[in-house]
Amino acid sequence: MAIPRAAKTQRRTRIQEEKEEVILEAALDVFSMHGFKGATIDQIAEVAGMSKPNLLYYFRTKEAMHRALIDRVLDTWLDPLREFDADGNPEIEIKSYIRRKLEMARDFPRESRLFANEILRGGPSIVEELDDLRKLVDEKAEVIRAWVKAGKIGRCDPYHLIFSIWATTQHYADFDVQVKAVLGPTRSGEGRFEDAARFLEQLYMNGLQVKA
Amino acid sequence: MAIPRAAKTQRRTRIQEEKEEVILEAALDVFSMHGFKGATIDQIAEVAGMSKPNLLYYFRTKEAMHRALIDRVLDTWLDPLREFDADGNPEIEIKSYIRRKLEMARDFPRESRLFANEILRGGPSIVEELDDLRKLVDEKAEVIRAWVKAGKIGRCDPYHLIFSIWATTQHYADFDVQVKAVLGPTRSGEGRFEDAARFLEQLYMNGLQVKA
DNA sequence: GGATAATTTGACCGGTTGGTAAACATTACA
DNA sequence: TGTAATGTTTACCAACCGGTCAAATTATCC
Repeated sequence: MAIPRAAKTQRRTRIQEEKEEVILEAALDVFSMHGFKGATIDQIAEVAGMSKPNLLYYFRTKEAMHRALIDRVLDTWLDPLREFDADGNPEIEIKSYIRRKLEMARDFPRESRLFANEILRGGPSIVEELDDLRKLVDEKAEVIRAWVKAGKIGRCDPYHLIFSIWATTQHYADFDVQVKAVLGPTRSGEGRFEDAARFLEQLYMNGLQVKA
Repeated sequence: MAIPRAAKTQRRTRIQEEKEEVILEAALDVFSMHGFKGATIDQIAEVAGMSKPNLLYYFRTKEAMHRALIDRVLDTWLDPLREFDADGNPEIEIKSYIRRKLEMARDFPRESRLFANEILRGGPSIVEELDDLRKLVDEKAEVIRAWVKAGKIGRCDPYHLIFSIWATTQHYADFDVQVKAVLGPTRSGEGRFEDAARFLEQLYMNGLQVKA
């Protein structure tokens, strides 16, 4: 009979569930390291421990694999921002946003690099997602603006505040090689994330003149 | 006679001078957008307005082209940090460092992305340069530490301070697509760099409790 | 202007890469 | 247990890509 490609089946098999997981895990490894063009299906297949045609049975194209990854990752990636609470205490909210973003940089550096690679390329495959992102940021920027108006934090551009938090935290994932090279072997342990957290908290708490 | 490859000749012709410039300019365009693997010699040749074999007459390999670019760019890229003056006023030094880095992000975004791409890959072709970078940063970190000790700025980790300045400024070059998408068409003019400068200056001046 | 060196081009090559075809093996399920 | 659907493998292909070659063209200098 005609081969019902995994992607087309309505119900997903146990095997499909498992294998797709393994593949995406491997793909994340390879894509985040080498970028979309730099990654090869053979590489991903090898990391996933299966043959190339077998892999292509689950994801018909390299593009499809990448797409699936981006979709999955983008969702969890924005969770910290979603948790940003309008009714919360500005000091606590900003502090914990920084902390969560730093934890993600530490625990999910591949996801961060996958994004970075995509944005660097000009984000051809995430234009629609960028629109969602914009809406979310707009919403949170309004929250920050309200805090400013209420005198809870110093005057500042909420958008650039958010950009700066993204930049400083993701830096430890995306530029890990550079960070490690500069800090040297002795200071490159996992402790660097705590040092970073301490520094950033101080910077933002004083910088925004947060009145707790 | 045996062809004296451009790279091997002792004296460089006028044409060599010109063409190599054109090629590197084109290569910067393509490499910064697509990364090393994503870039193709044909692409670069087309942008440079010459045939592929002609281009390869000046740079024998893709690698050589990339190397030449990295070498050239890295040098100018670190200039702002080199200007960091130990005897200067901390407030002015940090402010102008931020300003210079932001100007570079605005005026040389391709150079920034070339780097970002390289670091993301794990920086295979800049390991030695990273060592120079480390020495330079060590030196400047010492300057900052002295300022802290003299009570001129608040207590802070000088390395993470430098990282954060790199991150926040280069963000506007490397993540340009995202920044523009979030700010929307109306606020994405060149004015965004001034807004960023204003925000960052405030953040760092207050955040570091600089006593001018 | 002519000899010589420098530059440019079209044709080509071998390796890689994304993806396919079809036979074969395994699993799910009646 | 039989059979249809699902999963896996081997062999393969066409396009692309980095790079070469030798011949043709142009610039340089006496």
